[in-house]
Amino acid sequence: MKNILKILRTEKGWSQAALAEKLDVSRQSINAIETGKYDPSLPLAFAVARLFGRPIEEIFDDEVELAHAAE
Amino acid sequence: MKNILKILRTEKGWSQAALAEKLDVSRQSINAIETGKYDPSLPLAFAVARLFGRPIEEIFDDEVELAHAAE
DNA sequence: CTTGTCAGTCAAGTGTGCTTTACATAATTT
DNA sequence: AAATTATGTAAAGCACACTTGACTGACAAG
Repeated sequence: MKNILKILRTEKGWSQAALAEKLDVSRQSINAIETGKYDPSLPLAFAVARLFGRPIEEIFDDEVELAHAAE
Repeated sequence: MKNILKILRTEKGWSQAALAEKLDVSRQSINAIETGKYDPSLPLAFAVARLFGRPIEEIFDDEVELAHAAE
């Protein structure tokens, strides 16, 4: 799942560590989410949305990857 | 996390099994989410929101339980 | 009374979200 | 050169999201 977390974070001038602290998770979790290693849990997605004042759907993008559908 | 999945589902006249099939998960997963045993993953929450045509925030409620804050 | 459907639950197993600790690299800064 | 800050990554472990299979009780319909 894609997301614009890195953009929102750097707009605020926050480091990954600073954002992690605000969200009460580890810095590695923020890094993993930004680099697409895994998706956040629903409660963490809510916390992110609340922090940035935007709906979840604006921050995370669930568009299905049409893997090899274009053949 | 609270949710109105059961309400939305029964409005449509669907059984848990029917909803599970539409969402491509097991019936037990739907039951566990409705009965509050655990929260769905973010991708599943997106699928639910898409299916019912509502934003995630309208279906799932992240309000913090103020456990013993009322003392 | 039997059959079927629905909702709830349990057990055991797999995969992943998140943790802590640790190391590496690059860009400052002193 | 040394120290600091930010990012990326890795391994080991715990908790939870989700699975299959099975069982129960409530309710309807034959």
